[in-house]
Amino acid sequence: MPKRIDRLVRREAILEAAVRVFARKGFAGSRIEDVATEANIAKGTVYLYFDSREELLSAAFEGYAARSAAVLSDLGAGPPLERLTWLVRSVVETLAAHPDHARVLLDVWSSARSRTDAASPLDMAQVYRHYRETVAGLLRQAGAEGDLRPGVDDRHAAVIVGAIEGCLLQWLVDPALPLAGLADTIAEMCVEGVRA
Amino acid sequence: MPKRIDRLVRREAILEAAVRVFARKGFAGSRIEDVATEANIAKGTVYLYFDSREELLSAAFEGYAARSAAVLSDLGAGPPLERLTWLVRSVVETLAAHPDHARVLLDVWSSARSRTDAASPLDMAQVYRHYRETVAGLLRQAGAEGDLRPGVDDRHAAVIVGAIEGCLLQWLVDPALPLAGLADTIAEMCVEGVRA
DNA sequence: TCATTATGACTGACCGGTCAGTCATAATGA
DNA sequence: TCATTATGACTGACCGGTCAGTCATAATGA
Repeated sequence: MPKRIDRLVRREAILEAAVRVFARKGFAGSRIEDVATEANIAKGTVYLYFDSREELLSAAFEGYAARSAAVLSDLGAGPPLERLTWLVRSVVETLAAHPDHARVLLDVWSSARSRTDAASPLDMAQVYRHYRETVAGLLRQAGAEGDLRPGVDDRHAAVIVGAIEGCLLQWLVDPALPLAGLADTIAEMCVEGVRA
Repeated sequence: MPKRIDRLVRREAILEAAVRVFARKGFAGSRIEDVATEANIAKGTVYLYFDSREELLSAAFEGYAARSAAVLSDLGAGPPLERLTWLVRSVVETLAAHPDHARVLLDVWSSARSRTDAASPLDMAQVYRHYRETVAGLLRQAGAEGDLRPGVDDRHAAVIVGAIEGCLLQWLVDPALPLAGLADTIAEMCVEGVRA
């Protein structure tokens, strides 16, 4: 069924155009017309593939959430603290490799608030909860093997996730700060901060 | 001159109302009318004290920036790593103590992008640069006293600032995560992550 | 003292521009 | 031919910002 595939391909092209526009002007400053122009189509065509402007943002977020989940589920084997190092580096490098998607996070963060419908798919809280649980799991394993200093608990998982997201934030606000160059330092500090 | 004082008091009252409204609905979702209602005045009155909707956001940011700068300049004495601990805790506790102001940061972060006039006072990049320089200064002092493990450099300052801001971000996105309860853990991880 | 006049803070109706979403029509291609 | 897809002119709700007019209070002066 070439029709259906074609439709998905086109939808994806529009979505990517939207992400570029949102990254450049922010969601609040982006017009449907801008997205259409970026995708070389007419404004009305956008509505053949997406119901509303909001849905474009949701779809962009879903793409990000899917990639996040993929990174988290791809932990490999080895000692827990090595896997933690790998996890932190992968997340940072993935963010740095997709700057436009990362920029859209700025809008997703704020949109959580104004959202009224509870069933919103823009659930950043859920994404971070998943991050923290994954890191906490690794920490518990490391603790069981005696690799951690005493007193390390689940709160440290929040701080590790925070170190990543906080560097992302600084980079988004000030592109002069090179996020990719921080990957090793973040991983190192997170691990040394809990190691026995 | 009671007139002038009265004017400033009233301006401040409107600004605080604006911060509450922005925190609740986000800047993009806040109407001037909402701010006026929150302040128990008419819409037109808002314009007697602020030139535009944007200026309300700028003024809110300036208040935040001023408080930030105050915290950073109040480092006290003692061993550098102790001062670092104190700095991290102060920043986190200050953020946690002013949740409405913190929430407005969500909008300030995104507004950096859509901003066209370069002379914008919403310079979050500048604020973070100041944070990083202050932390880097403490790290250099600690290094000179031999308190750091080898290889610690200015990038570690970015990660420390990141740990704070990243926890703030998780809290803003998911109020179930208690920021105040993380203050000690953040401070501890940041210091243990660089200590010799 | 108290009527008259001046002030300026405040109000809210109004205007003009913007933009999300619609729909009649055209183009496409099977 | 005719079903599917694309177009872009159009609509109307919305909202930032304005401004003519009001009114409480202060100043004046008889």
